[in-house]
Amino acid sequence: MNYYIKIPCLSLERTLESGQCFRWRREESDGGEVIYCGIAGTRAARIRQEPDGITILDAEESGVRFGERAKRENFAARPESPTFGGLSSELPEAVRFWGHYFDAETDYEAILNRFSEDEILRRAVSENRGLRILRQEPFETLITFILSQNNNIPRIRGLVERLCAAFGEPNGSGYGFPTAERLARAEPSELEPIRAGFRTRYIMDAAKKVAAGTVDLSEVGRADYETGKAMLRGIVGVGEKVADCVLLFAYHKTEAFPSDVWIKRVMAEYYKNGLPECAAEEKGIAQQYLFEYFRKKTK
DNA sequence: ACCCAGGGTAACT
DNA sequence: AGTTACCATGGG
Repeated sequence: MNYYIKIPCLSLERTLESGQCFRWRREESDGGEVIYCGIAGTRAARIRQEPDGITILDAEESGVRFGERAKRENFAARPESPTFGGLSSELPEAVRFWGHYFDAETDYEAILNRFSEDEILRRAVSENRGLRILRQEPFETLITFILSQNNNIPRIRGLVERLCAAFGEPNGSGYGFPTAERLARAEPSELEPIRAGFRTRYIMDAAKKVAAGTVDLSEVGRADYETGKAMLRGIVGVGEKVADCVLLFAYHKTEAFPSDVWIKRVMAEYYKNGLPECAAEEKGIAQQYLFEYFRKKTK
């Protein structure tokens, strides 16, 4: 079953290749059609870009019940008619999952119009329209951003794939992201081939604390920004920046403002007195637009 | 060979 | 409270 989901202002390319996720790959058919294939958490998908949204191709429908009416009328692959109507339980589970993943509920037009009051942000927005902040699985986000430290994106992708192949469940052509419980039981001999270097003891501390309940990731989601940040920072290897990435890319806490070398440069050069007022309410989203703008510009 | 990567920790001033 | 060496590895 194919499901069209209406999500205005979403570019798969700009979102899935923006360095907030590491498990999507671009595939082109012989006809030149572009499809993004990947796994979020334990759920695999092939997704096609549509003019005002996306189509989930051959969606997984494992054990999910939903009405025949909804199947026929609302979410067939007919880009012209159906819309994403929030997270109503009437919707097929696959639509709810992916709608939530791509944050279909958030009105990006309104946010980006506000950003455009600022000159630098206006340029960042105009060159990256369609970039959205995802709502990723917390444990996956935590581990992948621990792995991201002092590392480049291509290599992070390799580390994550090896980790999933070693400890995740097979799913379609790939592997789901491992559970904290499984990773917590990993032996040194199993971890060695991942080649994560000094990050190995960090992901193990994270897996053990999550598995033991010392760090409760659903509690982090319910907590406010500062409290959630303090919880995450109780993990060895989770500092200011990694915590902010998890709070933003998993929990969509837009107060989070991950500050890497690029953002530090941008702030020092253009925003010595801080971000403009028009970005105050959505700092994290502004951050991602600035990150992409300057990362691409010098590449 | 060299530089650096979506950094954090520990050990310093 | 603010610096700095060191950490493992491999992509460019």
